[in-house]
Amino acid sequence: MARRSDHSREQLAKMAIEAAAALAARDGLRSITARGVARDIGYTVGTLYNVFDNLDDLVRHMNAATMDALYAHVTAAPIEADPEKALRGLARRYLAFVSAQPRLWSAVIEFEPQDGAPAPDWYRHKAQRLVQLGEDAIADLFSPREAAARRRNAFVLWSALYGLTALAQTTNLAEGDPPTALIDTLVSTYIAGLKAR
Amino acid sequence: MARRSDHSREQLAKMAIEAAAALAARDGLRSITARGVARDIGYTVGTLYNVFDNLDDLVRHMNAATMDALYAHVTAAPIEADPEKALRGLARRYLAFVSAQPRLWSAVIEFEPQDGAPAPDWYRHKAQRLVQLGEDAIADLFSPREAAARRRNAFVLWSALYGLTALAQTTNLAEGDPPTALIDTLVSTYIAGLKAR
DNA sequence: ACCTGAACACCGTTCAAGT
DNA sequence: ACCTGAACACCGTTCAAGT
Repeated sequence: MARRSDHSREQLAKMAIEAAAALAARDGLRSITARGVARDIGYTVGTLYNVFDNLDDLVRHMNAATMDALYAHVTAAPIEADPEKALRGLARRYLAFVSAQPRLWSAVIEFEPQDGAPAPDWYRHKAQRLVQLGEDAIADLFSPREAAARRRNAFVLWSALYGLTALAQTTNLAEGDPPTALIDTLVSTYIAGLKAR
Repeated sequence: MARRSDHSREQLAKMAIEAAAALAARDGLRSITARGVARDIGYTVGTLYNVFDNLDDLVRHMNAATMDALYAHVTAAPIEADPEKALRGLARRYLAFVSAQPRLWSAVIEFEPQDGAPAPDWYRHKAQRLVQLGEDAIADLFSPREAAARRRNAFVLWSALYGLTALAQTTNLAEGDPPTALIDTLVSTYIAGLKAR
C-alpha cells in the first residue's frame, strides 16, 4: 500500500475538516476522534497525522472554518450607517448563525488545546476580524483621536455578545426572554451608554 | 479486599472533587481522568463509579464547587448601595477570582456533558445565584413593576461579564487594555445606558 | 513522498468476585 | 454494602514497512 494520491494535501485537509464538522454538528466537540474522521474520509489515522500536527490542530482548523462562515454570514447583508442599527443588525445575524449551528459554535467556545500554548496569529485574526466589524459599526460615536476607546468598547461589545450566545444556548437562566430580546437589550442599552459618555 | 470504609460516601465525593480540581488547576479540564483521580485519592476507579454516575458527573460537581467558591468570594465584601459602585465591586471581585484560578474557571466555561442533557436544577441554581447578585445591585434603577426588565438586564450584564472573562483570559484581542479596564468600561457604559432609558 | 497497519500507552465504564 | 481487579471497547500518536 501507500501513495494513493487520490487527493492532494489540501483536499485531504478540507475533507477532514468537513468530516470533523459533521461529527461535531451531530454529537458535539468530544465526538470528534482521529479514527472516526479517518473512517469518514476513507483513509487511516496515519494519513491524518500527515496533514495535521494532531487532533487539536484539526479542531482548530475546523473552528477557523466556522468563524469564516460566521464572518461571511454576518457580512452578507449591507451594514447600516446608524451605529445602533448597524450593531443590532450584526448582533442579530450573529445570533441567527449561532442558533442555526449551535454545536458547531459550542465547539469554538469549548475548545481549549491540551498544550496550553496561545492560539496562533492566523487563528486570532479570525476573531479579530469580527471585532473589527463591531468597531466599524460604532465608529461614528468616537472622534478620530479616541481610537483606543473605540477599540476597547468594540472588544467589550463583542465579548458581551459572545457571552450572551454562550449562555443563552446552554443555560435557561433567562426564561421567558427570547435570545433576540436579550441581544436587543444589550445593543440598545450599551449604545445609549456610549452616547451618554 | 473490599469494604474498607475508611471514608464515608460524602468524604469520598469531597476527596474526588478536590483531586479533580487539583488536576484541572494544573493542567486543564482534559487532564482529569477517572484513573488519575482514583490514584490521587487512593482508591480504584470502581469506587469512583460508586459515588458518581460518570466522569461528567464528577466534573459537574467540581464546577459547582468552583461556582460556590466564586459566590463566597464575591459576597465576602459588603455590597455598596450605589448601583454603579455595587456592580463594579462585584465585577472586579469576579475578575479577581477568575484571574487567580484561570484553569478552574475555564473548566466551568468549557464543560459540556457528553450526553446533551440540560444541566440539572441544582447546578443551574449556582449560576442563578450569581445573576441575582447583579440584579440586586441594579435594583434601584428599576421601578417595582419593571421586574422583567430588571431580570433581563441582570442576565445581559452577567453574560457580558462572563464573555469578558472568557475572552480576556485566552485571546489577546485587547492588547494594551488590562482586564480591569475592560470590566470598568463595561460596567460604567452599561449603567449609563440604563440610567438613560 | 505518501499511506498503511500495527503497536504503545493510555482512556471511560462495567461487573464478577471477594470481604 | 463497599471495594477491587480485570475486562471490554475504545482512545491519540508514532513509525517501520511497503509502493
